[in-house]
Amino acid sequence: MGAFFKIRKGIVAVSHTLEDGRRQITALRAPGDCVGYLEKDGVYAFEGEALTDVEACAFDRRRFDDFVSVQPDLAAALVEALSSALKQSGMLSLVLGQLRSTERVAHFLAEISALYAERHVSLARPLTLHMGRSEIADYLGLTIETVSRSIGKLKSRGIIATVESGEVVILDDQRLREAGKVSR
Amino acid sequence: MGAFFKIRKGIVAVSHTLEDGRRQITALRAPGDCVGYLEKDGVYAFEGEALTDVEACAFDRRRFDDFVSVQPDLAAALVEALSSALKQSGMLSLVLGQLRSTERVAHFLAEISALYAERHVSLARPLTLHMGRSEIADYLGLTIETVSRSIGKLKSRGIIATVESGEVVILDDQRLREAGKVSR
DNA sequence: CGGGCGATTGAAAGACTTCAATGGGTGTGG
DNA sequence: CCACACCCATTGAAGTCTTTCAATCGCCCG
Repeated sequence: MGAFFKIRKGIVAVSHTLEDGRRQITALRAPGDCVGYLEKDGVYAFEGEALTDVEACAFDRRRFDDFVSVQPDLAAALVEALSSALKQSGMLSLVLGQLRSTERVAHFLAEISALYAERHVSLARPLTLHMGRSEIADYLGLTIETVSRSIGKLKSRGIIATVESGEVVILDDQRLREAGKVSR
Repeated sequence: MGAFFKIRKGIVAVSHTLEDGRRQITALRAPGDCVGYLEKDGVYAFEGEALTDVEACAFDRRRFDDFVSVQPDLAAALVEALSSALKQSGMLSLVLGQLRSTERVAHFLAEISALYAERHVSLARPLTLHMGRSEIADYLGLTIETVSRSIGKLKSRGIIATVESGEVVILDDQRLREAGKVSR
């Protein structure tokens, strides 16, 4: 309570669950990102789930805030991190509100591929998602069946392939990003 | 360019549009909020549209950042504003990803009612939305027809009513929030 | 080899969208 | 002052997409 974490290794899914059990993963956090920063009266606004083994630094919220106030650089970094998270969150809204199922899955694969490459989670292909169909579904606002069928469509279009271990191989990054409506 | 705005009066819709014309409104901003803060290389990450007449203060981005670095209080306020926006954005993802059409519309009405009351936009009822069906649709990831039908359902359930001018009367706030899955 | 879990696939149902037509309100011009 | 055009919202019907329900497959583990 009153603590937040900076991830050093691993992937964390930030989510929110309704009383009836429906869950939305609102963000994926990778090494360098912070989780648990948004709270109110000691109650976290969202839940966090480790998708892989995670190594993180824990900070005491109060002390950190005090420290920030005398460290302008740190404050700037915090603003930068929050701005970036806000941009990503807006993009997720765009995906959830406007894209069709296969577009969402394509977007997701392109996004996670870029994220992992950027944060050195695993530069190897095939790409290990670290998420089951259930997590992907909860992230994209779809059911596991629809996610499965969308992956099938991308495979049949020759854009991706899967290996027996469940990992994904991106065969055509260009077309994957097009299919996922990824701007640039 | 390089400027951002703090809203003094009016409502602004922050949005993002795909090449094929699909648009998602990712946030609604009211007096006290800032818009145009998220940019990259002088290019704004999102678009802004005034839903009403708007009065705002413009800040030069560079000078503001410099000023922030010597004003810890201002930095803290900025962090607070961004945190709040991030929470709201996560909630929108939840709405878009998990709620059905009528739930989304109910959520929207409850949210906008609370927002306007809180920011003194208009304390009067009936509630003036300041948004046409088209904007509501783009905010909720629905079509104008579905929005219209959902409003009809809420009316037939006796939760809301509309007056000829198009304004909305919330007859049962309790049930509206339940229908919109609004936590508290 | 049997059980269990996650992923895939099929078929039917449901929700939302699309296309089309109608109605109400406003503003302009005759 | 009324007719008409226009815009927005509503309503109906058909179509598309996604979900739901069910069954199957493959893999790992005991």
